[in-house]
Amino acid sequence: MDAILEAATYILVKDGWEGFTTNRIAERAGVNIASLYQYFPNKESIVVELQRRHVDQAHRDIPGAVATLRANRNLHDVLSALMHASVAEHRTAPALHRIFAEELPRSARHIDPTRETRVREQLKELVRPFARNVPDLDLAIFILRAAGHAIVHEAANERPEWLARPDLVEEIVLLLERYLRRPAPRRRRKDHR
Amino acid sequence: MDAILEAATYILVKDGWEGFTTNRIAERAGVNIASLYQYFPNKESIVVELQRRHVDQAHRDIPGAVATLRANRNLHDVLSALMHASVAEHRTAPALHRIFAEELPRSARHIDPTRETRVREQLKELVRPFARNVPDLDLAIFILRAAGHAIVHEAANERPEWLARPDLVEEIVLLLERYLRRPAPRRRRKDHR
Amino acid sequence: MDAILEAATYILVKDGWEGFTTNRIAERAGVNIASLYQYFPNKESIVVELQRRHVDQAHRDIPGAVATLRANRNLHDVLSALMHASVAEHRTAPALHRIFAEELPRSARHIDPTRETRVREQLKELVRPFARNVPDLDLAIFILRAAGHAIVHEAANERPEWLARPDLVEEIVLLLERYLRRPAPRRRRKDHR
Amino acid sequence: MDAILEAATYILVKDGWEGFTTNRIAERAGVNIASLYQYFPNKESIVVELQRRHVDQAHRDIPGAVATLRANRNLHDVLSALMHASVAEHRTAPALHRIFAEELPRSARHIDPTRETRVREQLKELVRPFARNVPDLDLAIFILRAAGHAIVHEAANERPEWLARPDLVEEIVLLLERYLRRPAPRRRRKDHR
DNA sequence: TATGAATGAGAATTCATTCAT
DNA sequence: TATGAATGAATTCTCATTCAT
Repeated sequence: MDAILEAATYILVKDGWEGFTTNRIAERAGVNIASLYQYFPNKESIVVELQRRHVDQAHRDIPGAVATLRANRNLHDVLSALMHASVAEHRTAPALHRIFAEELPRSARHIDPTRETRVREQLKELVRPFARNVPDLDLAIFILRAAGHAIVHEAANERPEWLARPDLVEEIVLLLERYLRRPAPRRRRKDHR
Repeated sequence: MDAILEAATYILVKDGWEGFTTNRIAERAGVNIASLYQYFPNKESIVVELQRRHVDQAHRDIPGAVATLRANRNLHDVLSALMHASVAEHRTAPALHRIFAEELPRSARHIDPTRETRVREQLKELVRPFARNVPDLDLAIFILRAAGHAIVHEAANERPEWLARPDLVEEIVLLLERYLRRPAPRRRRKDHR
Repeated sequence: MDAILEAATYILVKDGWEGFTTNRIAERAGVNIASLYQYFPNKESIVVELQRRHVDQAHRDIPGAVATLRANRNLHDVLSALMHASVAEHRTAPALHRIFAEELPRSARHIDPTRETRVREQLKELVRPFARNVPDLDLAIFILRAAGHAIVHEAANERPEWLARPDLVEEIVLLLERYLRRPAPRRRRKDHR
Repeated sequence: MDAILEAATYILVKDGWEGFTTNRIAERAGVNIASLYQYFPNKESIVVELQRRHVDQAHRDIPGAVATLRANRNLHDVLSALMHASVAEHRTAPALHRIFAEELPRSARHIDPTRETRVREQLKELVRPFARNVPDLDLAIFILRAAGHAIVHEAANERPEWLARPDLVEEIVLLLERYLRRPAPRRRRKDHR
């Protein structure tokens, strides 16, 4: 069973979704195709299990992070912790991560769809106390989340080596912090200050 | 030929890449499969043509925007114009856009890969004069681009109706503007300077 | 029409029977596929006509040769003339000749099947007066014909440059002449003579 | 697997290369087309295996023959042994033999191409001691081989019953023997010397 | 006479899945 | 539990040929 999942991972990373066939997985795993179907009812279930395990591992240290965050009274540290966790997540198994995020057809993605919503809620509560002059907090959280995630994700795909730069997180945090802590829009003389 | 492309679009949007087979396209278009192959040498060429047309249309008003930008001496307006163009692009044919951006396997994407680099260069030149206290402009542009694009893209996918909100662009611009125009870094105690 | 046959020849020589499709012939000839079918009822008829013309041309100088032969009272000259004619035939359009002789599936060969018999008959009459101690003239003619043809044919395919060697024909003639003019098998002391 | 090869043989002999399709082979063999592809990676491999088996069987008794030949100091017996082997080879599976020799397009032939050269070399060494007044031994061997082979081959195709005649081989041997053991060339008048 | 457009039939090959043992 | 063998249904693509204009 582990052999099968290992083989499946190998094939998925090497040949992408197109090359991901049950026969090849079985062959690579060194088991008969029929055995594969004794452990997994169908092809989909394999990829589901793969994703479940990947997410499990990638999010391993999130609970701890969240706990610390709740106690924290400092926006900079909150954002910094979040982005560090995101970077860590993307460094876990970058190739696999990319596959799950970009290569799989919609129909094969089985990452808990409510998770996104829950994350957003948590984020909102975490950040709310620090938001200053933010007219629509939901919109801001959406922006925060999209930007924060995309920057790390794109870096992981296009400039993997940047994930090791300490200033990457610093810059993202700066971006988000100044966004949440904006000055009051007194007059319309633009960015005056 | 237009019938074929139309059918291809329909299938791609409705069933995704997995359902995108030449037989179904021909069937939907009401032509014989052999006729399809008289107009397109293979399946790939259909998707290539689809992407070509989509990009042509989505980028229709970019040249004008760029022209205006070059004349502009105001960061807020530059960013605002860019983000408006991006929103417009995502409103062109959102379903198709999502397919091309997320659903197609790498092997089926035929959008000019040098484009990204060129865009980034242009962006850098556009923005350079306004950057203040930015230690690494390349990193900043990368962040700018990733964030700006992802926010609009995710909004298009998850909250399509938000694309019509005027404050969406305003918020993004605020995010980016404050990022580029940051205050001088305070002296750190340690460094003391 | 000539354009079609020319194109057909080109394709046949370049890509063999496998590549010989009506669509490609029409394309190469620069005419519409429907036009092709106005001159030829089907694919077979094209290849038939090609063979007819090829044979016509390759055998052009045979009648003359035969005439001379009939008057000739000399085996060496008879055989020599025949083999020279054969070599000439194989030099006419060697590539095409090979196609017709080896590449075409049986079903596509349309060279007069009675010809072989007629040739053999003629040969028999030509050679009969000179045969010495030949127990079965029919068998001998069969052997003569098969050997004579095969040597030239194989040379044309494997050692085309040999067709120009004057000693090629000389050797073949020697082979055949000594075969037809054999000593009486008096005792079994072999080739004694 | 044997069922498949048997069916393949049947189709090849009955319908020639044109009718040789994987679908028909599978149908005739009474197996699903996918099963066929479990045993053979592609169509070519079937025909390759067929040829391999045919050659294996047809050449079964050659090694023995060669051994005897090496010990032999007698041209008549050498040639006789060779031609008997050739006749035996052509009687193995005449229909299949003809297909492989004449019907298959060049692209589908997979008989060791160096074999011909090796055979010619062996032949040369075998025959050299007996050649008398042969000016160019390579040419003579070429002629020997082409003639010997063609006569048997043509007989197999056109007069299969002749393969059983004992005088067929006798005649061929006579042809070749007298060719190799020729009298010294008479002085030509011209050259006079 | 020429052609643009169409098509029925079929080719090779693949894949997820099943079943008897 | 493991496996050898099988298969229905597709998939991409090709070809000879036709027909309305």
